[in-house]
Amino acid sequence: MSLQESGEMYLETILLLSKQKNLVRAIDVAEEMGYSKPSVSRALTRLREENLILTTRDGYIGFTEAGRAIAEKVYKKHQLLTKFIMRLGVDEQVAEQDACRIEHVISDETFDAMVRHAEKYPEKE
Amino acid sequence: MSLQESGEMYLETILLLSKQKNLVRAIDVAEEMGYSKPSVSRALTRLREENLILTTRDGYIGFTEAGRAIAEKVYKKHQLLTKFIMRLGVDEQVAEQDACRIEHVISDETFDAMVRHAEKYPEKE
DNA sequence: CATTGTAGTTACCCAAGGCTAACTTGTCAA
DNA sequence: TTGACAAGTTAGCCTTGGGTAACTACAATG
Repeated sequence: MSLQESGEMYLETILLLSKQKNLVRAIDVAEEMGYSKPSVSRALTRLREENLILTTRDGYIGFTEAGRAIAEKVYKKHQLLTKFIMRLGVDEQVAEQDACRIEHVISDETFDAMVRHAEKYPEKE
Repeated sequence: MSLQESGEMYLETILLLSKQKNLVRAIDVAEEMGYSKPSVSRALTRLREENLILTTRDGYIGFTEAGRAIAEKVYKKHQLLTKFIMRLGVDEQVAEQDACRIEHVISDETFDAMVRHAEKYPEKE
């Protein structure tokens, strides 16, 4: 069973929050994503069942190795896509939004090709 | 109620088939997309309710103006995205697949920026 | 020690969008 | 004229992924 877009978004959000807060709970995820607690609770249960996250008895969320790998890959896609789109002359906010949707559907091949392109034509600062 | 990815795919497929066959029926759509007849039937009902397509008594599918506009926009996105991705060095088949997913989530702003980019740096043939 | 607030879960609802089974309808050929 | 196939629809199932209401559990405060 391959991970859905929704699952990727949860993992990415957890990673994002863990960069800011160190300890991440379900409620933080709910606030960040604007979802209800039960929705987040169920989503986390699914991620736990797929061995992508762990939760401690006192409610803190951690990644498994597989989960962290996915979260970091999606996060990288997000960052590169945002930069890539902005370099086309698109406003940062719109670029972010598009990146956030494209990151879940782009293939590794295309993403890698974008990475190579970015290396070949580095940003003039 | 804004159109979902699924609805866009149906419209795009109908447009594609109408370029090949002149007269398009539900069964053609089902075969092209690999979906069952009932799934297609219901999807077409929804598109009819949203005034995006028309169907004649004898089962032929036609666009309304609004439906045609959407179909053509998605189709254009598909074509440009495919070329764009191929120019990054990606294989045609993979580029097609990615284009087909990205076309439904990319904003008009980013798409327009890609169009401008393509005009500025035309293909060396 | 009781109350209040916070976090999480359980139970249930809903829409979207696939599916199969089974029905209707119409055409065509034996 | 009947039988068979082809196209479409109806009914009902499943999963995903949102939602609310209401419960539990725990901690902190008056």
